[in-house]
Amino acid sequence: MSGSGERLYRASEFARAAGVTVRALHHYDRLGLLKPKRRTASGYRLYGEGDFVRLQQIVTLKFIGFPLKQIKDVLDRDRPDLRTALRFQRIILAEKGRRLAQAVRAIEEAEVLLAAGTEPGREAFAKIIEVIEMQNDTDWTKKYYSEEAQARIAERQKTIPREVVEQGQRDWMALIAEVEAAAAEGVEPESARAQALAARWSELIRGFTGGDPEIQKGLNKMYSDPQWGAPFPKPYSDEAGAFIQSAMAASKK
Amino acid sequence: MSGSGERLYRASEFARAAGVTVRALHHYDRLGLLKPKRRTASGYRLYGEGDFVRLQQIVTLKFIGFPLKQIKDVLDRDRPDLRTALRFQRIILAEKGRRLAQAVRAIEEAEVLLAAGTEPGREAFAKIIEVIEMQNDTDWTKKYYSEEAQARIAERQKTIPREVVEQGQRDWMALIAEVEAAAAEGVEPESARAQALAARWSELIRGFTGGDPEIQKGLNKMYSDPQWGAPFPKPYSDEAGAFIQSAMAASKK
DNA sequence: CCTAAAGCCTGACGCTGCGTCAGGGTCAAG
DNA sequence: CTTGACCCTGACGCAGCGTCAGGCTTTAGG
Repeated sequence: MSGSGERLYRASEFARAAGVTVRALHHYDRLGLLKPKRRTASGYRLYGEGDFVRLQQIVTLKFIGFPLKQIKDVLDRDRPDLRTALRFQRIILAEKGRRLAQAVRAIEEAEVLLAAGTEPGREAFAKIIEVIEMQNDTDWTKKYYSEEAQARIAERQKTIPREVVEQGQRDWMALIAEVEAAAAEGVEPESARAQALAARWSELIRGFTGGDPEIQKGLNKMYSDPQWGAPFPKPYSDEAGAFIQSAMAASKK
Repeated sequence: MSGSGERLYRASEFARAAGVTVRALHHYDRLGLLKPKRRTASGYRLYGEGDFVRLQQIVTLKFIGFPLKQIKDVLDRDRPDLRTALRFQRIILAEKGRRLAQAVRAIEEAEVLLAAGTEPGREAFAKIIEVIEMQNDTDWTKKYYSEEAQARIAERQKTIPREVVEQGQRDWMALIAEVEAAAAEGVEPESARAQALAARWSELIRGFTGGDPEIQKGLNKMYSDPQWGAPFPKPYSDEAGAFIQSAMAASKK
């Protein structure tokens, strides 16, 4: 008997089988994202079946748009956090998609204009661009916040140290996860558990607004606007949103 | 009288007004994409109204996804080529959008699976990814080409020197532009002009397939499949496609 | 007029995910 | 023993700026 049993693949075989390049394998290796099972005495990389599975996962997550660093995290550390990560990613992609669609529409607009005026004169060109520019103008914040409040928000963002922001995001992620769970389980909005969640929720919001009432007002406007979702993507499901809203409403009564 | 008249802006003013950063201005300056109208004796950049217009154009084209290099070209050299460039860009963006939508659907699939099995066990995780993988599997070429033909195509692509490929693309762009024009003008497919275009068209196709009949067959299958557009984005409008098809049909009679 | 705070300048490195040489071992076949 | 065909490790390149660093200039205030 040979003792080992499992078949090993060399770099190029392995790469072809998985649909990536050898260079990519090197790259993943150096990043510690995917290290070959063995190496020959002369340094040749030898990959096994397990490596293949992992590479598939990497490719898949990459397809979904995860950066390699995060793929490494998800695969190595907090696999259970996959759920949150997925939702997060989906929302980001959806947002990208919206902008992309906008760009396409803008181009179409421009094409129509160009088709109308047969030749794109130097001035016509400028006008076309202006038109695109108008529709592009993403002035959504203006819809919700007064100029002042906007300035304050921007300023506030600058004064917050980066680490705090990141910690805050992690807090949000954690809380959202719990809220999602509660919503899914059908917890009563009046229950103590829901009330606790609502309290933490508004606590975090206060943390974000810094207690500025103007900003609070803007946020509330956004929340009550049925057009929700346009300004910035919400990192939680509709169900969770509805749940936390009714919970907070219940707390006011 | 002061003599000059036009108001000049300093870097930060100008940047804020246009919604870009000062660093971006530096960048554009070094690329020769946008040079300030004047400089003070001490080297400060001073931008004028004209610069503002140009910057708007740059920002707009960037929004549409043009790389800076191409923006420079379009703005400096072949503005009339804007039409072609726009269509090209729209198609690329649309393709991106499709892939993005695919990714989002994949994520949703995965989320459903995760919701079903409450906890993402280490094996469940793998399965989820597999599912995503399956739907991702973009095996469109297999739909149209036999294995052999695929191999030949791949091989052929390797044997073609880069410059030839680029020249070929330029040929295509030029021809497509003419076809678009002819289609828009309502040129008769039987006319000499249409026939000339059809001849050049099939000439280019032969150049691509290298005369390999198997590949030709695959192409034809693709052309006749109503699902057109899935394999790779076509860089011309439906009208142009219809036009060239009827022209080629007319030539066979 | 003097000074401190703001602004501006020019490098130059960093980030993402590899592509693409360059220079040099290794391995199986003839 | 000699080819090729593969493999390895650097190291630079690309796109579009972000982000210091180090050092002038301009400006508002006293």
